[in-house]
Amino acid sequence: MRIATWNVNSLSVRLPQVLEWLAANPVDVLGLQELKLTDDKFPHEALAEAGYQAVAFGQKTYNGVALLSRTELKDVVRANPQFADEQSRIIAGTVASPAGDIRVINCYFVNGQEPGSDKFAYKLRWLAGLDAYVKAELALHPRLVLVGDFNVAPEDRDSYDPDGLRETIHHTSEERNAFQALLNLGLSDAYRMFEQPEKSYSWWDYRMLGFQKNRGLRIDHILVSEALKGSVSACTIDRAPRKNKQPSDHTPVVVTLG
DNA sequence: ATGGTGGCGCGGCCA
Repeated sequence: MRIATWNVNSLSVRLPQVLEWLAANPVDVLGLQELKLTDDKFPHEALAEAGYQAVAFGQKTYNGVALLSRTELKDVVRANPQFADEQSRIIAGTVASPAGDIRVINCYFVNGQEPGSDKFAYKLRWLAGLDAYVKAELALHPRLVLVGDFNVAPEDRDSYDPDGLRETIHHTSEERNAFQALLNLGLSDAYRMFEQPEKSYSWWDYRMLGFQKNRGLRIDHILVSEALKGSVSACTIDRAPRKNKQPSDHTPVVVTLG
């Protein structure tokens, strides 16, 4: 069972790249973020032809998330029932696996712009709401995976310039504490369960040759619950799509269970 | 501190 996450920064623009990536990487489940389209424009047919059914929680211009799956998604929930939010950022569903059902929560975390801003305050409120939601979901679904664009670089090694960017957005103590609070619920950062190359990132700014200079951040994550931890056999970042023409600024992360 | 690049949608906003 393979589960992946990818912030595509407009599904309309990136659909051909998503289809190409899925053809080469036929994961069982893929969480997408930043669709930037409404549900009536969601490309169900093209994805079905590729072997994926999808559930979407879209929004015009900004945000929007979806779960793609090779098998049926059950008990789909859009948004965080515990946090009133005008922005479409969370979709959850359950997929069957040989060892039992797995609950997948796919999130596009708030960016937060800048510490001290209104958007940063929203980010912290949103993070607290997510914490409460994940805690409740874990009680119902011990076999749980939390994927998405977290917009948090959890540790210094997850940033190309941890000292220069200390306490700036993605790097603040508040954001890192919120990430740690998720781990304290009993979740593990699948990527850090394995030895990984140094300077591994999942996002690079479009500007200033960010990717070419590997000036990136590891802000896209896959967290697995205690009950699933023992079955995780690999977790990788696939940098290849970042080299495409017209790439997303993010690249996929993939976890293998079993 | 500013500006740099990209998407949306056609003037800024958001990342």
